Amino acid sequence: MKGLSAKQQAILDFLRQFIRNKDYPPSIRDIQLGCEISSTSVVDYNLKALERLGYIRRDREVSRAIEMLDGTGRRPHTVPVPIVGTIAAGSPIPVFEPGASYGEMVDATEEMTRGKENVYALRVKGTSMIDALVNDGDIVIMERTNSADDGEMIAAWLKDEEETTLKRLYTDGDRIRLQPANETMKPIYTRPENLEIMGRVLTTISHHH
Amino acid sequence: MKGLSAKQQAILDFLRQFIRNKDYPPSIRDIQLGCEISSTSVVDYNLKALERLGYIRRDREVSRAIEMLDGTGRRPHTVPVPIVGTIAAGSPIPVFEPGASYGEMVDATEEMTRGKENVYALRVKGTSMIDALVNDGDIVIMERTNSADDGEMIAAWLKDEEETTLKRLYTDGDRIRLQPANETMKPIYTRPENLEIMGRVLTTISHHH
DNA sequence: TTCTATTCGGAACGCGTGTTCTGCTAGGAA
DNA sequence: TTCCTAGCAGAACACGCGTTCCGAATAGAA
Repeated sequence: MKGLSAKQQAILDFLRQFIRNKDYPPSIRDIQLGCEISSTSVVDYNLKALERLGYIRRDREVSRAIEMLDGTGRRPHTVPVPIVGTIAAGSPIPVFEPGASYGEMVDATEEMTRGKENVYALRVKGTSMIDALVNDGDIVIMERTNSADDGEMIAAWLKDEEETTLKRLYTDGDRIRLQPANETMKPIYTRPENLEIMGRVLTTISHHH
Repeated sequence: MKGLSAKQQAILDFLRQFIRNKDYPPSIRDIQLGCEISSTSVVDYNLKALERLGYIRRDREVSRAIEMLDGTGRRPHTVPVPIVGTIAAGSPIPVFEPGASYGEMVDATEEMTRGKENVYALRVKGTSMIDALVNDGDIVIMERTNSADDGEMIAAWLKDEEETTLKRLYTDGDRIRLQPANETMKPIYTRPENLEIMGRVLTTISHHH
């Protein structure tokens, strides 16, 4: 962090704050005013120094294209994920139609969706999913799929039982084992024909109010 | 969604995509090229129409200042949260120093931090926090505080037991009740002097790999 | 001292960019 | 037909903005 003059440190702080407030980078003259610098050339001089030291990156083709490299100014990419409905023990899982428009949305980082397509979210209703370590009001971020590999956490509809559940999927011979995330709880065994996979669980989020 | 010409729809789509890719809005001539429009005045004409119809907002003082109002182009604000360490049953909770710099970071939306200051994150180690519906590898987003209201989920250090735990806090007369999030599990009772509050739990995140 | 590198001031240059002006074309209403 | 409006094309204008050039300080080394 050292090796920077007071002016260069002030420019970095101003950049951070400006981008956070306005969602776009400042112009050179914005920096000049904001940091009370006497000339645009001084700003340019110090920006070049900051760029050489690796603190920022600039795109000479486009105005206001200053990018901060230490992460504090950069906004990570987020994806709005539609909440297609609620998931509860006794009711089927709402089906996500990729084209349709849904009212409620959750903002998720790409870390949470892992860059997947066909991502949707469900709101957990009741405490019946507690063996998946998910409680009433939590949000489950899902990827729509009809199949899953062994060990993956899925949302499943058990036809005979008319039950919805969140479990890890394992094939035990010619039977299916659904294993709770809470390993102190017992698994469910069932026939493959009784299982309908509604999606893969990517992330769960609990807000504690 | 209707009432828009094909050109206006194309401009909206292009805006969405451009902002998503480059993190800043396009210039009028970028739109002209991207939508294969013959003149800048046509772009301006349709942008004015879109602005009148309420689809976008523009800042006439600043170049490239086009803001989409339907949310799909706007990036929700996210905050980088430092992961200050791990939380496990037998070891104390790492103390978050607001000024210090930490290596690992998690990106959280403002919905997850609720705009709070002094926010940090802990990585859950082991399965000892499972009664808080949190499992090995999960991330807990915390607000640093020394006190908490009844019913709030806190991270606590029990001095006598030398135990770390995540529980809801309740005062029962002159004793403290620590209630698991999983209501089928039993609470802990202890003296106030035995309890050190290390922070308030804002959100928990589970990534299922 | 003298030389050299760093930092800064002021001004101008040139391109990017939003805006405006003029005119054209197509289509519908009177 | 005539008139009006929506939409478009091309050009020019004015200003924002990054850049550059010329010098003047200032400080440290030789």
